[in-house]
Amino acid sequence: MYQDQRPAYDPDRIETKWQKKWAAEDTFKAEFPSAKPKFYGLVEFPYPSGAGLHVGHPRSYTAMDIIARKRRMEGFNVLYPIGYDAFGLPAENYAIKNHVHPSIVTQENIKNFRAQLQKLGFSFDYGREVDTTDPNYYRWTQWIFLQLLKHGLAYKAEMPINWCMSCKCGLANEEVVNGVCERCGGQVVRKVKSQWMLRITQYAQKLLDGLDTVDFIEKVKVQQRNWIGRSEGAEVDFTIAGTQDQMRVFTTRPDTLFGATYMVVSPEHPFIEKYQDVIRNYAEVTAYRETAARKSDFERTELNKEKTGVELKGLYAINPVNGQQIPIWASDYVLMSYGTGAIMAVPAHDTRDHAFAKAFGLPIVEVIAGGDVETEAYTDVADGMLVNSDFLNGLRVAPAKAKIIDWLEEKGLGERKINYKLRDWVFSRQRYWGEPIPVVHCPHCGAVPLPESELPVLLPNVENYEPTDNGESPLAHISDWVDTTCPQCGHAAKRETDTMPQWAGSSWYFLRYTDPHNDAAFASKQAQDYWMNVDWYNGGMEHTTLHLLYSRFWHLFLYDIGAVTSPEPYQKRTSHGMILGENGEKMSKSRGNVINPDDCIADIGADATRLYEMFMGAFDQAIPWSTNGARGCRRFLDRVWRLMENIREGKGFQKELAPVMHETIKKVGDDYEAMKFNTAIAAMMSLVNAFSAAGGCTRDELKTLVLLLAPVAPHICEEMWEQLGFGSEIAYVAWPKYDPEAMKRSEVEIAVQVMGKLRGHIMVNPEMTDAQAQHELPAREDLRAIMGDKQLMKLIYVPGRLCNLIVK
RNA sequence: GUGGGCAUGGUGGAAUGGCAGACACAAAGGACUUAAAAUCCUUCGCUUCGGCAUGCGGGUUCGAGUCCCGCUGCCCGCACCA
Repeated sequence: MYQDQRPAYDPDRIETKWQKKWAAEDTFKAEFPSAKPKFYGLVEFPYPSGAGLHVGHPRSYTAMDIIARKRRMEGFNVLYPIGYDAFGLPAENYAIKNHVHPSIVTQENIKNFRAQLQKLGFSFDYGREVDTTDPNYYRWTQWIFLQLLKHGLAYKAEMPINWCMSCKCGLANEEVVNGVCERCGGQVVRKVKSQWMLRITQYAQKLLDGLDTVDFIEKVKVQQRNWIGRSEGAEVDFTIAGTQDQMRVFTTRPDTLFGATYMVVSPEHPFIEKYQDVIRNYAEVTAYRETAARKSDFERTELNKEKTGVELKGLYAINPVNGQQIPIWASDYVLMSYGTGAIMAVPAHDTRDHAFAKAFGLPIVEVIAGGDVETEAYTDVADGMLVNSDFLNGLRVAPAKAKIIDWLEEKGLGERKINYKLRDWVFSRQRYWGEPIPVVHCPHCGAVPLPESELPVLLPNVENYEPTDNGESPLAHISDWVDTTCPQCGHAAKRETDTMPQWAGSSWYFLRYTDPHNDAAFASKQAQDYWMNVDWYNGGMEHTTLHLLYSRFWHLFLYDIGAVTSPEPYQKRTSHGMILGENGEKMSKSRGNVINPDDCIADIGADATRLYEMFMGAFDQAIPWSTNGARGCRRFLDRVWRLMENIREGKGFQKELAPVMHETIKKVGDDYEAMKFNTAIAAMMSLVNAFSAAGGCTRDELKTLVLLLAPVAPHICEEMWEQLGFGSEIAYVAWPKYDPEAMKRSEVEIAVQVMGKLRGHIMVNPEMTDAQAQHELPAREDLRAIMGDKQLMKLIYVPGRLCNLIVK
C-alpha cells in the first residue's frame, strides 16, 4: 500500500481541459461512411431563448448522452446531434421592442446556448449543427411544403381559426390549451380567415397504425391515440319532412336508431339558413345563433353547463327506420367541426341527449332494456338487449349495430363510417420570423407554387416587425418583396405573406442531421440509408400531440412520395419528467424558483450537475430540485477522486469484492439501458462504500468504476483515466463485461420465516437446490433453534432469499 | 365525465410476489481543529419491546408495497367528439 498526495478534485480545471480537447480533436464526430454499426440518439433541439439553458434541458440531454457514450464504448458509430429550433415569437417580440433584426438576436442566443451546452460536456457532434433559420436549412422546409402542395395535402381555406388576441396570430388546435394561447396565455377567439392548412387528417389512420410498429412508451401512444380519436359508427340520412332533402348525421350507436326522438344541429348548420322560410321562429333562432357565435369554443364546451337550445319550429325530420316525424333543435353542444354538424338524439341512451330532453320536455323512448331511462340515460353497451326496435328486438348491442348498418346500406339510407377527432393542421402564421411560404398569388392563375429552383424564398429585411391588427403579416408592407411576377403566366402577382409555424422546421430536422451540408437534397439517400431511423428519441411529454405527431405525419408523407425509405422516423421514444423548483412548484421567473444551470456548474461542477440530475429521482417523474442533494452528488465525486490516493496492491479484483464488482457492472449497464439512472448511480455509490469498508480498492477495481461512471461524469473519469495511466482517452475504451460465474458467493445469509413472519437468519450455500434444502435444512441446529419445539409441516425455500417454515 | 398514472420515514426515493425503507438529503451526537469549514465515525419509521407499519376497507397466497375487488386523495392528458 502506498500513499499518494494529489491535488484535490478541481472540476473547473478538469472540465475546461477535456472540453477543449474534445473540441480540438473532434472526438465525437459521427463518421460517414463507416463500416461500424450505427446508433442514432436524438434529443429535442432547444429554442435558443434569451434566458439561456434551463435545468430541464440537461436532464434529457445528459440521459441521452449517457446512452450515446455507452454505445461508443460498445463499438457503435454514434450520431448524437444538436441544433437550434430558432424561428419563433420571443425573438420577434424582442425585435419589435428593440428594433434589432431577429436573426441578430437569434445568432447571439445560439452562441450562448452552444457555450452552455459545451460547458456541460455533452458529446454532441457540433459539426452537424442545424439552425432552422438558416436559408440553407429552411430551403428544404420550403421544399417539403411544395411537395405537400403538389400532392394536395396543403390547401388554402376560409375558416374560423383560433386567433390569439395578444400574439395577433392564428394558432393550431394543438396550440390552444384550456381556451388560451399555449405560448402567452392570451385570450383565443374565433376568427374567419383564409389559412394554409395541411391535411393531417388524411394520415389519421396511418398515424394510428404506425404506433403499433414502434417502441414508444405507452403513455405517448395512448395520448396520440386519444388525440387522433378514432370512432366507428355510421352516417345516417334523415329526410326533411315535405322535401327530398336529407340531413346526414354521424352516430356510433346506430343500434339505437329507433330511440331517436328528435335531432339537434349545430347553430352554424347550413340548413338553418336554407330553411329560414320554413322555420316559423327564425328570429329567435337567429338570436340564439348570435349568442352562440359570441362565445369562444372554450365557453361553449365548458363542463357542467346547463344545456341551451332552440327548436326550429316548422322543420321536421323523418326517422328512416320507422317513418316517424321528429322535431329539429339547434344547440351549441353540437359542434360543426365534428361529424356532420348534426346529430340524432337518443335521450334514453345518451347522457347529453337525456339532459337536453329533460330540459326541454322531449320524449324519451327506451330501446335498450336494462335501465330506468326516465331517471337517467342507460349507456351500458355490454349487457343491453334491444326492445321497441322492430327487427332488432332481442338482439344484443353489438349484433344489432352490425345488422342495422347492413340494413341501412342495403336501403341506401346510410353507411358505415369512421370518424376522427383529429383536425387539419392550421399551418399559416401572420408573423415575420418564420419560413416564408413559397407561393405566389396571381389574379389569373390563383395560388401558384414557386418552382423548386427559386428556393429558398428568403425573408426580406423589414423595418417594422409589428403584426397588424387586421391580421396581416408584417411582410405585407414590404411592397418590393410582395410584388413579383407569376411563375406560370408572367403577370404581376403577389407573394404569400404568411409564414410557417414553428413546428415546420422541427418536423424534419432529424433527417437533416444525417447529411447537414448537402446542397442538392435535404439529405442524400446514402446518408439516410446508413443513419435512419432514429434509434432512440427522448423528449418532453408536452410535444406528444404537437411536434411528435407533426413530424410523424411529415415523415409518413415523405415515405409515400419516396423521399425517405421508412414510414416511421423514430424507433423508440422515451420521456423525461419535469424538474420543479425547490418548493415543489413548476419553475418560473414569476415564482422566483428558477435554477440556472450555470450557477449550479459554478457551484459543484458540470459532472456533479449531470450526476445530480440523473440521481435526483426516477427519470420519467417530476422531481423538485434540491441544492443540498446536488451538493451530495459533488461529495460523491470527491470521494471517487480520493480513491486514487489509496490504491491497494494486487491485480484484478479483491476476492471478497469480486461478486459485488461483477454485480455492479451488470446493474449499471442494465439500469442505463432502462433509463433507471438513479439506481445505477446508487449502485456505484454502494460500490464506493464497499471500497471504504474493504480499506481501499485495487487499480483494476478503480479502473472498472471509472469506466462505469464515465458516461455520467465524463470529465472526471477522463482525468482519472489519464492520471492512473490507462491511456489518453476513455470515450472509446470498451465497456466492461461481467462474469456471471464471478457473481456467485459460496455462502449467503437467508431469512428464516415461521408462518410467514421473520424469525431469524441462517447461512446457506446459494447453489442449494430445493430438494437439498428440503432434506438438509430441517436437520440444522440453527434452524431448529429458530423453530422451537413446533412440528414442521412444510418448508418453502426460495434460493438465496429465504425459507418459510409452516409449523403446527 | 373519460383515458392514463401515482400514493412508502422529516425530504428525494429503493424493492423479478420473498428480510420494506437500498442510495442520498436533512437532523442529532462524537473524533480531528484554538475555532469554523472539509473529512471521518455513530444514530436516524413508530413502539408500552409483545409487536405495529407502504392512503383506506376487503380478498387471493406459505408469504402482498407489489396481484384481484371496492373506496379516498393527488397529478397528467382529453373533454358536450354524437
